[in-house]
Amino acid sequence: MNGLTIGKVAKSAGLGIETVRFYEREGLINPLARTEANYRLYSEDGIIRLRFIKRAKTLGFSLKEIRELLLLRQDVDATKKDVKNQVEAKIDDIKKRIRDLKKIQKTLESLDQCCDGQGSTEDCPILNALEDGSSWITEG
Amino acid sequence: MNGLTIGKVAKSAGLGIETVRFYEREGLINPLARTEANYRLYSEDGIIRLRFIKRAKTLGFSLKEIRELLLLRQDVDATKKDVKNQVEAKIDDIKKRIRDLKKIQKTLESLDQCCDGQGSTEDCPILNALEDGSSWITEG
DNA sequence: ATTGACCCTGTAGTATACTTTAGAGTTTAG
DNA sequence: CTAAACTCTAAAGTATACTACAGGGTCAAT
Repeated sequence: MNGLTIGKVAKSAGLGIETVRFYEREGLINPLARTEANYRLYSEDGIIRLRFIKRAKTLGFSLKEIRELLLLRQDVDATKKDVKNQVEAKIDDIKKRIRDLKKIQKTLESLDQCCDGQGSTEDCPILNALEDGSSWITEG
Repeated sequence: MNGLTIGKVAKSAGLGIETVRFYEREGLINPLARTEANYRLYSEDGIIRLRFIKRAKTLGFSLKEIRELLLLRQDVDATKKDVKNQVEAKIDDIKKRIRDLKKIQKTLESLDQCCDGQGSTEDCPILNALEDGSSWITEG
């Protein structure tokens, strides 16, 4: 049997077998062939592809975005600029998420600072702020 | 009929009716009473509670965490310190998410910078980096 | 020949936070 | 009085990314 079975590629890529089959259902990877017993067969490229997916995921790309990236990778008409655009869109996306989180952090910190942490939750400034919207920093 | 129907509280809180019912299933809110026709009835407190939930959500609290916050709000034995602890845990959580996103941002930016954006995706440094793991910044 | 490790399909479950739908009863305005 | 607007329950659907399970076939070693 020449070619790698799903267990081999999964292990080499650091993924579970079920995950690889899931990625196949999601259109991210396909086996090169099947054995007579219907076993999936992959080449080394399968491992590379799976690692690609895994790395892209650690960079915050969704499976849908990774599918697009993989298409660019195969498309002879695709340009480096196309890839660069995807990466830059993701950078902007991440910058926005950081900005949003920082705003939340600031609000939480000022909420935190307005409470001395003494006594019961009656008249807790944090809870009050959540209730009545006073000292509401995030809006606006 | 004295008391507010679900449509009124939902609108006042800026939520959909289905969302309010969903929050009820999730144990975040309960109507004060039911009419003979089984309609939910709320008081002004219902609106306050729903707004509390909505604000806590904008601050990144999950429904599970909000449930805990609401319990603290009602628990006579709960202290301000308990609330403060929740807020500080969330601040730490958010700080970590920001750190993680910044790491990703840096990796993406250096990936972006290593590509001139000229020509086809053959030998695209970004795709290559995703494939072979070279110039991999995030790990470590 | 048999056991254990591996593979197959298809379906369902997990977590989060809703939204939608179906089918039915109730209230209110004209 | 009727039609619109509102409400009810229960179940299913959405999106994301898996994970687990049932019930079966296959392969390699002993």
